[in-house]
Parts: sequence; C-alpha cells; structure tokens
Amino acid sequence: MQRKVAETGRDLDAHPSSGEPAFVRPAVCEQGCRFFMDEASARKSDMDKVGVTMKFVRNETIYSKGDEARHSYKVIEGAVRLSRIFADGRRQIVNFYLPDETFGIELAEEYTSTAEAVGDVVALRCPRACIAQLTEGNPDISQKRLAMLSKSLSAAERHVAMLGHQSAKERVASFFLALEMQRHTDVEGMLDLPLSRQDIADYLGLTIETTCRALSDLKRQKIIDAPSRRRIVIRDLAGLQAIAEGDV
Amino acid sequence: MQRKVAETGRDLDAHPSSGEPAFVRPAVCEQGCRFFMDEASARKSDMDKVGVTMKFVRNETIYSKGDEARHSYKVIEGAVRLSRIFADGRRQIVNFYLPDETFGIELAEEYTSTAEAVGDVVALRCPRACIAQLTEGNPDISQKRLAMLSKSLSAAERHVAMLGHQSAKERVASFFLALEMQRHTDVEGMLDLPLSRQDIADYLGLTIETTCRALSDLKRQKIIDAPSRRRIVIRDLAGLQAIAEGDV
DNA sequence: GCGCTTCATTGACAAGTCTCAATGCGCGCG
DNA sequence: CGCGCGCATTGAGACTTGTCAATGAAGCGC
Repeated sequence: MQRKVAETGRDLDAHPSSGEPAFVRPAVCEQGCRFFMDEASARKSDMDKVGVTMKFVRNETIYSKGDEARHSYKVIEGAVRLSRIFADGRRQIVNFYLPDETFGIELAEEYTSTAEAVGDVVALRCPRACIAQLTEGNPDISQKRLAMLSKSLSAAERHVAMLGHQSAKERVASFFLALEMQRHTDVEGMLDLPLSRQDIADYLGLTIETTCRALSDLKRQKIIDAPSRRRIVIRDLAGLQAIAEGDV
Repeated sequence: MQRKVAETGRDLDAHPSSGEPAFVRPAVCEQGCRFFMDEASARKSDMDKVGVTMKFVRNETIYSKGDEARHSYKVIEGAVRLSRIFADGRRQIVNFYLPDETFGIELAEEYTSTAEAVGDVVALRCPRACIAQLTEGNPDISQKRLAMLSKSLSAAERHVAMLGHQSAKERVASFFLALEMQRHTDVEGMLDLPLSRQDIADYLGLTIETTCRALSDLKRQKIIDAPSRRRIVIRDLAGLQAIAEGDV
C-alpha cells in the first residue's frame, strides 16, 4: 500500500516526484472522482484506496480567497466553514458544509471565499480538471454538479433572507432549526455542533455577546438547553419554530 | 407570421390547441434555446422569430415561490427582482437581474423565490426540459449553465457578506458601486436605476427611512447626486469606495 | 491539582436602526 | 388647474444591537 491518508492537509494526489499532477493519470482520476461524485460509495469506501482523501486539523485553512481554484471538496467527517474577512477584522461566515456536502465546486478562476476546518475534518478532494473531464459525455455527473451548486445557491438565498430581516433571537432560533433538519445524531432534538459561539455569531451576522444573550433567553424560556459548550438540546421544537417565524 | 411577442406574460411556447407543451417540437426548442444560451445572438435577434420572448409590465409576477419550476429566463430589457415575503409582511429581495443575465436556472422542483418585473421587462423564456435536452452531449452549454449559476452564487455570497457586517451607509455605498461596475449607460458615474427606494431598502435589508437617510448623507457629503427619483450620479467614486469599505 | 489560557456569559452604556408621524414632492386625472 | 395619490424625505423617540469591561467556566500542560 503506497498511499496513506494525509496527516495534515498536504497534497496527496500530486505525484511525489513529478511536476505533472496525478489527476492526469486515469486510475486516480477515475477512482477519485467516482467516489467524489457517488454519494453512496463515498461513505463506505476504503479510504486507503482513494488517492484524494485529506485530513485537516481544527482551524486549518483548506483554501484561501483568491487562490487559484483547482479543486473541489466533499466533506466526509467534521464541518467546514466558508468565510470572508473584512478590512475591519470582522469575519462573515457564508456557509457551513457538513458530511456528504460538496464545496468549492463553483466555476471561477479563483476561490471567492476562504474554506477552513471547524474541527478536525476528513474530506475528499478532486481536481476540477478531473471533474470537467468526467463531465464531458456524462450527463449524470453534470447533473449532480448542477444539483450541488443549486443547493448552495438556495442555502445562500435563505441566508440572505435571514440576515435581511430577522432579529437576533429569530436568527439563533432559525439556525438551530436548520441544524435539527439535517441532524446527524440519532436522538431527536439533540444537536452536536462543532462550532464555537464566535462561529455561530459570524454566521448570523451578530456579535458573540448578542448571540450569547439570545441563547440565554432561549434557555430561560425552556426552549433549549445547553448542557455543554458544543451541545444543544431542543426542548420545545414548536416554540423554537414560533420564535424563528417572529411570533415572539 | 403566426406568433407575436406576448403583451403581458402569457404562455407563448405552449402550443395553443394541444396538451403537449411546444418545447418538445424541435424547431422551437432549438431556436429558443440557442438564443437563450448564446449571448451574442440574443441581443441582435429578430424578436418576432423567437417563440419564447415575453413581456411583463411593471410589478408583474413572472413566477411565484413554490410554483413548479418549468422555465428559465434571460433578461433582455428592464430589471427583474427575486424576492421572498415573510409572515410579518416584510420582503427581502434576494437578487436583481439585469439585461443579459439569466435567472430561474437552478435545479429544484419548485422555485425558491418569487420573480417580478421591476419596470417593464422583456425576457427570453426557455423550458428547462429544453435546456436539459440541449445540455446532453453539449459540454459548452452545460458549462454556460454552470457559469450562470456560479455567478448567482457568488453574488449571493457577496450579498450575505454585506448584510452580515455593513452599516446602512456602507450598504448603500456598496450598492451603487456594484451598479456602477455593471453600468449600462455610457456616461461614467451616471446610474439609471429602475428601482424604487423600497426596492433598494428591501435588497439592503433596511427600512426605507434608513435608506433615505443614508442617501441624504451621501448627498450632503457631495459623494452622489440624485437629480431625479430614478437617477443617481456618482460625483466622487473614490469617496464612495472608501465609505463602502468602512473608512468612514 | 494548580495555574494559565481560551472561550462563554453577563452587565452598563453608547450607537445605530426602526417605528411612528408629519411634511414635501411629483405626477396623473378629473 | 388644483386635487388626490403614491412615493420620498425628515424628525423625535423607542428599541435593538454593538462596545467595552468584568466575571465565570472549561480545557490543558506542568
């Protein structure tokens, strides 16, 4: 077995001793991208055999805004945040990506946001050239790519809607509701979130203090519990929905 | 000549007397979609010959959130707004589309936002089934579709960033800057915007009053002029940029 | 376990935005 | 031509959120 999972986000699909990137070698390309695109096999795949599995440690940068956009990624484990930093030092998180979701798939010369690992992350990486190659004459893959982009777009539109008219409390409530929708734990109402308060605040377009206060409010109303930093329990789903919709 | 441009947004590419929609007829499909996808020919095309040209009057609904998503559109003349309405009656405008831009191209069963004509609008309409048909075996078109979606996504991300951390004045400044970037008039700094103050406010996630005050502020600083309701003149581009970036 | 560091929470006050209300302005219609 | 209507602008006060500062809680290395 020649290839192993990377320890910390270094190139795995670039051939170690040649200037030519590995994705032009058919074997890697085919295997890597098939796994990348095929949701069913991605989960149960033998990681050792896939040349594009990468690991990133907590807070590691996966790519930076402005970098040449050479790869797309699919989350296997952990969570990834896409963000932009502003001149005043504040950060806006544009989107989160959870297991099975794909990011960096848009069509632009350069990445328009920075991608970072929220906690430790395992992701599949696929060169765009490889995807483009597979796309030709394969309407299925082309379709999947469209579907992924569409999903990101509609998430972004929801996000815009939230930032545009919801109060702090409503935003926090909406955020937990959205997480509950795509919960990965098996207990209803139990959310395991790898995000810090700062991450949440930056996603919601609030300061960390305002986010905290909204959280405390919800706790006081017995709508949620926060037994530990990274765990939220929804005790009153209907109440949470009411708050998210603005029914005080 | 059997077909004419529609007066007010009714079906044009559905065969009048048959249950079968017209887009399965190759001629219409091919012609309509070629014009739809090909930017160069769209502008100079004989409208009379294209079966998918539609007109919408000011404030007319092009499609509603929740409708079955059967068509994509390309703006020829005028401006289109994509918006969502909330329980409290407030409206968030998610995006604007100007001539040559395409909307409704995402991949979802139902439209996720409502599309309306800002002023009078001329648009090309293409059934998605037709696009899908053309996409197969035509990587060029597939690529263009990806590019359009990508553009919408990056616009949405910019929008999120704006709503998440900019002040009222910064938002207004950024908005005019963005318009200047894609100006359609030939005079530098002269913006012809078909939007009402309410449209602008709903896009920026502000109330109409706050938007007005920001505008008046910019006028007082001699950064812009507003000689008439629907016209803005940028008198100090650098100053506008500085404000948009937060340098007071 | 202890101290250190980082993150989370709470409080008091300042600043920005929204709400409500009044006024101004432009435009079409009777 | 003036009237009414819709849209835009301005003002005053209430409310929400941000800022600054202090305290509390949790994780980690020694």
